[in-house]
Amino acid sequence: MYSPAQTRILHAALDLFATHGVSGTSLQMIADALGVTKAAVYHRFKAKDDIVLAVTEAELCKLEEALTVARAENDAVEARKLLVRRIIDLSVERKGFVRVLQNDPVVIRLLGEHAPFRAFMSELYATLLDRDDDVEARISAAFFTAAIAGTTVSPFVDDIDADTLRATMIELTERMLKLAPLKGARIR
Amino acid sequence: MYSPAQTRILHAALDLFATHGVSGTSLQMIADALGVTKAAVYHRFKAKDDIVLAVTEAELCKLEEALTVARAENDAVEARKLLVRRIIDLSVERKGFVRVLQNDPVVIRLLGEHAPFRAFMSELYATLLDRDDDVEARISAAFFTAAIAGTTVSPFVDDIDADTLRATMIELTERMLKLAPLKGARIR
DNA sequence: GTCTATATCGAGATAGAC
DNA sequence: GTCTATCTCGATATAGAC
Repeated sequence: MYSPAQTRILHAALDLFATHGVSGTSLQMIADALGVTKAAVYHRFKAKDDIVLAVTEAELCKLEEALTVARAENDAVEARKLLVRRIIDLSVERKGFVRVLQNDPVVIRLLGEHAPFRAFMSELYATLLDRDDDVEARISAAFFTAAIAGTTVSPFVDDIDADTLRATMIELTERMLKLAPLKGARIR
Repeated sequence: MYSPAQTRILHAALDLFATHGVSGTSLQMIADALGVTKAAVYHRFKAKDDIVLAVTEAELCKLEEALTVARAENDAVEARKLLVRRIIDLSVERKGFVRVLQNDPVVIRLLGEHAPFRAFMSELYATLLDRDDDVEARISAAFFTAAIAGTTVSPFVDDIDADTLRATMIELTERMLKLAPLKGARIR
C-alpha cells in the first residue's frame, strides 16, 4: 500500500498533527523530524492535503475493521458494546490522534467533503445508535464520542496507566449508553 | 477594559477560531469579517498572540465567576454541582469556543505557559475534584470535561434545542461524577 | 481609527541534478 | 529517494498619511 518512505512520513506527520494541529504543522517540520528536505517529502506526496488525507484514512481504516467485526454480531446491543470497546482501545493506543480526528478543523472539513469518509461515518453512527433512539440516547452518544476523544490527553489522567484508563472509560461509557446496568444499582 | 473596536475584534476572532482553529485563522480573515484592513486590527492589538490571549482571558473570566460563586457554597458537593452546571451552561451558550479552549494546540500551549492561566486551572480542578478523590473520580472528571467541550458541536445533536441539550448534559454529568443518584435507580 | 503601501519571512510547491 | 535552488503566495507586522 505505502512505501517505507511514505510510511515514515505518515508516522511523523501523525505525531506532529497531534501536538501542533494540522494547520500548525508545516512540511518543513515533517521533513526535519525525518532528517530530510521538503523536496524529499514532496516526492512521495504531491501536496500537504494528500498527507492529511492518508493519515486520516489510515486511522479510519482501524475504525472500519472494528465496525466490520461489530456488525458480524447478531445482537444489536452486543454489536454496540463491541464497537464501543474497540473505539476506546484505539483512543488509548493512538493517544492524541483521536482528538485530532474529532477536533482539528482541517480534518473535520476533510471528513465532511470527502464522500467515502462521510459514508463511513454514517455507517459508524448508525451502528452506535438504534434507528429509533430517543434524544437522550443521541446526546449520550455525542457526549461519549467527545469524551473518549479528549480523555486520554487530559491533564487529570496524566499519571494513570493505560489499562486502568481503558477499563474505567469502558465502564463509564457503557453506563452512559445504557449498554449495561449500573454496577450495584437496579432500575425500578 | 476593552474599547468598542477591540471588543468587535475579539468577537470576530472568537467565531473564526471556533470554525478554523487559531492557526487556521489569519489576521486578514479577522479584518475581512469586520470589513476593515489588517492595519486597523494591528492598531488595537500589536500581535496575533495578543488577540488569542485576550480571547482566552475573556472566556476564562466567565469560568472564574462561576468558580467564585461555587466556592461561596459551604457544602463541597453542592459547590461542585453548581460549578458543573455553570460550565455546561457556558459551553452551550458559547458553543464552539469551549472546544477551542480545550483542544486547540495554540490555546493549550498558552494555558500551559501563561502563569495566571495555570494557577486558575489548578484552582478550577481542585474544586471539581475532592482532595482525596480516587482514580475513577479523576477519570470521570477528565471524561466529562472532554465530553462537554465536544458535545455541543457534535453532528449527533445538530437538531436538538439548547435547553434539552443542557438539561440532558447536566443529568449525564451528575450521574457520571456521582453528584446525584440515578433517576429511577437506587444504590443497594 | 482607519487607510495605503511596504518590508520580511515562512509556507506550499516545482525543476532538475545526483 | 534525496538533494539544492528557486518560485509564488500569503502571513505577520510596520510606516506614515488622513
